[in-house]
Amino acid sequence: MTERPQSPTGTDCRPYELNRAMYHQAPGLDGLGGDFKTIDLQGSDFAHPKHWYPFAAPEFTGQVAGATAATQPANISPPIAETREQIKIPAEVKTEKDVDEYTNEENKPTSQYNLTPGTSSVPTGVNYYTHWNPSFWPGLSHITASANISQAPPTPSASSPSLSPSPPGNGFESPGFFNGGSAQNIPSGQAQSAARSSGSSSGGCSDSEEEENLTTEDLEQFAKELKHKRITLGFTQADVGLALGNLYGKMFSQTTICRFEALQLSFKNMCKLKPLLQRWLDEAENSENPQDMYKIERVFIDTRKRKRRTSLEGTVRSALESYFVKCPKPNTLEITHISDDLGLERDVVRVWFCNRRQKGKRLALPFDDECAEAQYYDHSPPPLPHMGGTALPGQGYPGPAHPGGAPALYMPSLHRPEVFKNALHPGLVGHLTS
DNA sequence: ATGCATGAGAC
DNA sequence: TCTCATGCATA
Repeated sequence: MTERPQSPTGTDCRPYELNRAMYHQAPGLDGLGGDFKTIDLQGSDFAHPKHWYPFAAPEFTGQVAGATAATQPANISPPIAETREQIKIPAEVKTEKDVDEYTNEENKPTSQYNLTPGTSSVPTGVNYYTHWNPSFWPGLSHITASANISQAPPTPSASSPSLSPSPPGNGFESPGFFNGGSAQNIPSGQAQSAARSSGSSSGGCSDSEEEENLTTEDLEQFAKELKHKRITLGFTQADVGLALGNLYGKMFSQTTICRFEALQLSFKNMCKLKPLLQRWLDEAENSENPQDMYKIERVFIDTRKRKRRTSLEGTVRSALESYFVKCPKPNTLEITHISDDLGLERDVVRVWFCNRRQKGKRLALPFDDECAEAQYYDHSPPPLPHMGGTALPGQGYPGPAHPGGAPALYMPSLHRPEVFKNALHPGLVGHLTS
């Protein structure tokens, strides 16, 4: 019920809990005055990395840092004081598990991994990284329709690791796929160069030897083709991600493959992943035993402890959305006020806004036109968050870059209108702006 | 499929 | 302290 994790030992003050306590004691939050600044945590506050990981977990082999971002706009936020005065939503936050479980999590294996201490050949506290759940299949039914796929999914054995023709232990007998099956054996510079960010921030993808000048159409078509063929070949998205690890030493999650297929990654990221997936697809199509492609050494180990995911109630989300409408980039103080008003942890609010911006950007930016980023961050006057329509007039993001620029965007439903379903709450917003 | 979270790198 | 890439966990 509570969103406040307890320190396992009581003395083990993780920065997270410490900050939580501190900013809950913050006086004069409504004052916006210097009193608050004295307790503002700034350099040592919530924004610090959360050391949820008691061990320096080895990343999976071949892990390559992700692409880096382009330059960011200044954080200039319109005032939100009236917003927090008008939104008073009780904290309805919960986490997915009991606090007790959380506080003792260091002693508990992550259930997802089915770790069985004593029976595993790996040390205690070590988890297999695995996404072998065949239950991914049901979720693909609607994809079939959208991707014009008429074939029924192939035999479950193709996607079910447990039914894999051969156990993981001998999975390296397929020379076409395995090259040793680990990071050290990335066949060419391709994977690494592709996994490396080019640093180019404008749509261009030129860092991969295989990268053409990819267009939106190219990517869309490839994503569709990938999905189609993947399903035809009997792979789940998770399988593909694992197979990439097998091929390149850089595996990806089901999430990433899913987002690739759904074109929910940035253009640059799509460009980066496309060659890898292209190659996987080629391999899969030409293989006599494509199942072997994901028969990799699943010895990826991750002992990291992750903060339990906060589950925000609908009303809280609505309130956050309303805040976001008014101020997509709240500063530290504003985050504090929002968190205080909503009874959320500051870090939860901060992360929520980060994710919300990221999501909004995905949606707002035409896939092939990252120039729209300028619009996204266009500095137009503080918005009037009347949200009756689809576009939000005046929903400009703070930013001095394009003073006379085009109207700013606010999460137009370019790709998936359903994302609006929970985004806007006219009643709340109306209340805010009344 | 997606919400919340993490961590690297940039500013 | 942000963006971005990415993933765990869950709806």
